[in-house]
Amino acid sequence: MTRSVRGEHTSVESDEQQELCSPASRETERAGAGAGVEEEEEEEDQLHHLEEDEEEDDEEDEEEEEDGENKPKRRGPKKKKMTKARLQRFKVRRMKANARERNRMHGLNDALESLRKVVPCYSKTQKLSKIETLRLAKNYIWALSEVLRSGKAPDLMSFVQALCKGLSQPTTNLVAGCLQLNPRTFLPEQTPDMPTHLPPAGAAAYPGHFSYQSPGLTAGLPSPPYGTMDPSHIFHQVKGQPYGSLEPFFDGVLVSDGPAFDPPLSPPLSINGNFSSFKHEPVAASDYDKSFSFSVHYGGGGAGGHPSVYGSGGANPRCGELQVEQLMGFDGHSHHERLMNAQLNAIFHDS
DNA sequence: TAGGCCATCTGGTCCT
DNA sequence: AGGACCAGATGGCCTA
Repeated sequence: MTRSVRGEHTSVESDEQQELCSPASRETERAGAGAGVEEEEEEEDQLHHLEEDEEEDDEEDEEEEEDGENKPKRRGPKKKKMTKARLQRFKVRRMKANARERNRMHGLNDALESLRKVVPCYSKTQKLSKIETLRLAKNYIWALSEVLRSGKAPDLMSFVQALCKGLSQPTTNLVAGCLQLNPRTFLPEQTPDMPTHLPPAGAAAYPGHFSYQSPGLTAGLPSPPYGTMDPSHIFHQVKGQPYGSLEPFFDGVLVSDGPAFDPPLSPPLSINGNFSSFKHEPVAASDYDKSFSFSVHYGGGGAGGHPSVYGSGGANPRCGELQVEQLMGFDGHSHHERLMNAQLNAIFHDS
């Protein structure tokens, strides 16, 4: 599910946690994931104080143990008494572990955020959830590798279908939004007896259709709301905005009205430079005739796109071709990626 | 209000 | 022993 970005999360600890954790650490928690330097310093101070206390208590501890030697030894595993010192040590250990765990999770979230930026349909305001980011990334990798494997450029619908496999409705809508497509047109019809993620019998209508099924889904994993296309969840486009050059190809595909859509920043998945997403520059009617090909690219790349050399998409003139150089070409990609990009181009231009 | 998502804490396990 | 990793529990926030 896509979620709009909200304020930093706050947390309230359980009674036990409150008992164990210092006020300073609780303050840090209130600051949430974006805890600033001040809070971290406070926590460090707190840890320092606790460690000092610990040293003092160690002496106490030794005294207690000496006292214990005068008593008769008990059998069985020696159960250490939770002395004040041990309690303090425990607290310090836990606080350190908590801090490490927080950092670890922040690192994980940072990595996830990086992933969000390189999968299609990145938006700062309409963030994909973690699970949806991973699903979309998996689909994206699969779709791109399928392009490599087959050596053919897939048609738009197949590509989008592959991207949206197993995704929730909101995410599907988001992807559709990036493409300015109506999700109903590229997702299989839902039938009562068939899992919504499985393509219907007629799904092969698109030439070059990706015969993709999510491993997780084929394994029978629960995925209740994903991939269904309730008309009420259709992607909505900003009222009054032009469709760009998609319009002549996708009559009835594009959605005409709806609440405002918050456009993704980068890399939005768009089709061909002619209708670079969310620029909504009017395209002359004559331009529509120049190209029947589609390409997917990141808006950040800025390139205007050009007609594909791979023809018009065969039997289905509405389903154009994806241009590989624009699948991958957006600012910020590494040298390695550019190299790969060039290799992809070589493959496609040789074929 | 229920459900989804998230951050955090926590204890267990494994590894160095 | 200490750190990394993991999964369960908990509670807050947000949206339909």
